[in-house]
Amino acid sequence: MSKPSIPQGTRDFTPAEVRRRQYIFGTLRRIFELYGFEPIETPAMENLVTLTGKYGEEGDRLIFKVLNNGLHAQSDEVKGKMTAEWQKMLEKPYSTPAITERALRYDLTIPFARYMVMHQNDTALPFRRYQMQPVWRADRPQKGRYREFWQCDADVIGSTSLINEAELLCIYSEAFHQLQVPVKIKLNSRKVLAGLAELCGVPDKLTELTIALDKLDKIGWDGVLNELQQRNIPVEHVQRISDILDNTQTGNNYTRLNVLKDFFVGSATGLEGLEEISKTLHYFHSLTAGKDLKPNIDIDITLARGLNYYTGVIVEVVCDSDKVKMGSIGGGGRYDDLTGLFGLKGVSGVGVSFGIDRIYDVMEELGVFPTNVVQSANVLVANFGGEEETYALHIVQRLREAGICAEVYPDASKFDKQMKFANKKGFSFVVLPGSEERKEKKVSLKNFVSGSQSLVTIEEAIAVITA
RNA sequence: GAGGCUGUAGCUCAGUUGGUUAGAGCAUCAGAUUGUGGUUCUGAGGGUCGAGGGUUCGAGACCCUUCAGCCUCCCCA
Repeated sequence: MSKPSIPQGTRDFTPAEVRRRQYIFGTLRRIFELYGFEPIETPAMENLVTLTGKYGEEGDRLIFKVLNNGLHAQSDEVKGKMTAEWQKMLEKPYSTPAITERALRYDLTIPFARYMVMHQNDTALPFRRYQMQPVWRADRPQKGRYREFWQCDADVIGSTSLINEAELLCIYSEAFHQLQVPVKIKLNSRKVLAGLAELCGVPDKLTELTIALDKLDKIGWDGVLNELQQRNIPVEHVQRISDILDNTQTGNNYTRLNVLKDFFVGSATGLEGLEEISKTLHYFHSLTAGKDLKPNIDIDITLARGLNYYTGVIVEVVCDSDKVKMGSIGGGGRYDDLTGLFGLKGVSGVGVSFGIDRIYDVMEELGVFPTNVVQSANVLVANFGGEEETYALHIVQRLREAGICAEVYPDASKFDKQMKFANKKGFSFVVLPGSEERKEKKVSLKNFVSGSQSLVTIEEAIAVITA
């Protein structure tokens, strides 16, 4: 028999892993709720047309498509058409509802936009929603990259106020503070990037410029210039960016903003972007005044963000620790007209996403999971068979009524086997309801950490266990 | 889509310029120990050496093909 396996880039989770993941989910959920966000869920599958064209060319390629059912049951006439369509799919990137009508969710933002359009009449705006569900991408898996992974998104839709941006920054700060992950939150605006493109005389090359610029810390300035040349962007104007960067490496966010404003006098769009960043920071500091958060927020005009529906402030979170090498663990931004893609115009939204699988990996490497999150049943009731078995069932029920996590060993196996099981599973206590104990209506309670044992009533046992 | 590395027991891995019956640790099961776990000791089970082909008297090892996994680039959470 061949060994079983799971698809590339997917994972099983053991009980200990699920508990640690739930610790992250729980932390985020509490914060989202505290900030007034409400949960929604959407299907794992969307209609393919809902997703295509929303994530750029590369994104389209990475959408997991679902093959239609019943392809064999079509009439000959339909089959002839499908064969032609299939031939096209073999030749170039192409998809058709005749063969793949549905696809797995690629992120949580586009499905949310679709949700908003469909539920616009029964949703009060501004609407704050959070969503924690898996997404799928047909990417090549590698470190920190999976084909199935979970996102936790919080979005505010139906308000253009920058208070929303500031609150989302608060949520980031609060969440990573509670999870004990040191982070740097990079802040930028699509309008600043557009301004840069204007100043460099290539307003139509915004995407190419930003993608190259985004790699600055990886490939250096020379690498960026190289990249730009390959994309047919005249390098001489771009030198301007280098000057700006040189003058904004130091100082706090406010002094840097002032320097940037001087550089951007020629670009109304750029100045608008800087003003947004400035106001966002202002609101953020009002919201966090006196709080014990140490958010490391950094204006970074090289931050690009891949998703091309962003229009305003954009943000990205990276782990700020020498111990951990990991890409971004969260990101987000404002999208002025996302629902417009589905026919609902004039509704602006802003959102952030937590990449919880990467956050998990980072927390594992940092060793910041609380030890008590890995907790299973607390008490094992041994099984001596016969009359004692009935007594054991009575005992385990009494323990559960007292709110104690307890399980009874289901077979009257050899005693040492039951003890080894208890040891391996890490119970705190083992209750021994043997014949001697039953006669006295008592149990032997063994503390499995210390090894000590005493003969007590059930009430006494409950008191000791819950102490 | 491009490149690199690795596939040997359930897991982590040894395996000499190609040489007789492929090993270890961990894990599992049994016993030492039938109402007392962790430690220890003894024993057992477990392998088409990823798959297919080739070279050779002889291949786990060398060559080709293929599949899978990991990593890097691209891109992203």
